[in-house]
Amino acid sequence: MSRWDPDAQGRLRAAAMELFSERGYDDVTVAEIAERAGLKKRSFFRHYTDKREVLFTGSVDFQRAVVDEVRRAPESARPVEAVTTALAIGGAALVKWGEPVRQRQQLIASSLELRERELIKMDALTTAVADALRTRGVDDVSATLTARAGIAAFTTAFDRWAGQSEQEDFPTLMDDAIEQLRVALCGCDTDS
Amino acid sequence: MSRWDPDAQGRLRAAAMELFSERGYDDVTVAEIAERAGLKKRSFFRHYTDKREVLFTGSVDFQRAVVDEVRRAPESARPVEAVTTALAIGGAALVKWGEPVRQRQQLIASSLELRERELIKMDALTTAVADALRTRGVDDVSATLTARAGIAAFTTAFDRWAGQSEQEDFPTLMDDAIEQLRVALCGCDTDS
DNA sequence: CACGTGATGACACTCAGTGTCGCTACGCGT
DNA sequence: ACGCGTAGCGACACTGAGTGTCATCACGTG
Repeated sequence: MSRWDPDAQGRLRAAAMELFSERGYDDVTVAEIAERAGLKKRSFFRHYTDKREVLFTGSVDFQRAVVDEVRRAPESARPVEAVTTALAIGGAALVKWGEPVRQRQQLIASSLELRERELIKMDALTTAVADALRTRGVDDVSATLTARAGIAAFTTAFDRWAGQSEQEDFPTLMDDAIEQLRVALCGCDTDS
Repeated sequence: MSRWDPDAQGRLRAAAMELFSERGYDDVTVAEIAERAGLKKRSFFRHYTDKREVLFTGSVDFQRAVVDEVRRAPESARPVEAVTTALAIGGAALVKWGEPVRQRQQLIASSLELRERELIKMDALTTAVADALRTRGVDDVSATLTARAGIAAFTTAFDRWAGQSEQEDFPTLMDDAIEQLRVALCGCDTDS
């Protein structure tokens, strides 16, 4: 196609995953990642704003998909239902990638720096979901709290999925989490 | 007392708050903070592991206080009540410091780096609270979810407090948040 | 008075991240 | 076929965070 090998971003991402898995996140330099991808350190930063970001390429699409799903929810749906199903759908799509996603999650768990980045991505997602709820007419505080509750259930479900080898259905894990959250908060599992 | 001026940590913290407020977090170097505190850059890192940490000195004590309060809760208390009151008490103590805490919160909100650090501190608090619940015999997933719900309410209440000038009672804000969370999740405000 | 100790300074170093300039195939128009 | 703009990259120099190591020097203790 062009005079350079194609898909520099993808090569950098693959090289980073390999090296991080081999020697751990902290013991790998950006120069090494770039070299394995056939590039120089300076070019790494032309494709990714920093060293952590190479592991979070999909986060923008994921957030957009979830937010779209919240908007797509029928007007009759209660806010918490809209958020829950949106996250269940998004999570199910994520989980389809299988083992690589588990590896990535394990890698993130091994590094404080990466966990910080993961947390701020989830925070951005929370804010975006809350905004989508406000668009649906939900009041400010309620939107924030519903989004936070949904993300809490999502994270719990996702951690459970990543932590076990058996392929369990993600929406089921998500429903379990929401139900347990209802029981813990209200002492009842009454739904609409 | 000693041959050096006392309370180097406190001087560094004060210097950092001053400089960050004057010019913003990103435009201040560690060397400048150290210099204003009458020290050198190398000594800054003997008191704080990194540049962000200088703004999070109290987080260890805060976490310990909240966890202690969860343990102190009567056996009759439901997990969510134990967590809620523990966070309400801890938050009320925080809020007593008044304007400096608001300034610090505003500073954190202005920097992605600082927000990342704040989020991982809250995550550590969440984990610690969940562990305290497990000690009380709460099962694994339920402990995690209850802790996450409590922290969600706490953060919402704290943000509301920090965002307005009128001194509103923190436990009241916390109760409001929990109630709205119950309504959003269960569609009812039924309590035990 | 000698001796250990603890907080600091001095120095050199690694690595993440940025600014800037120059290079060179590629596409495009004439 | 020729000139031209441009996108992607290398080279180079630089700042700033964070670390390892050694020297220093007042203090307390015996």
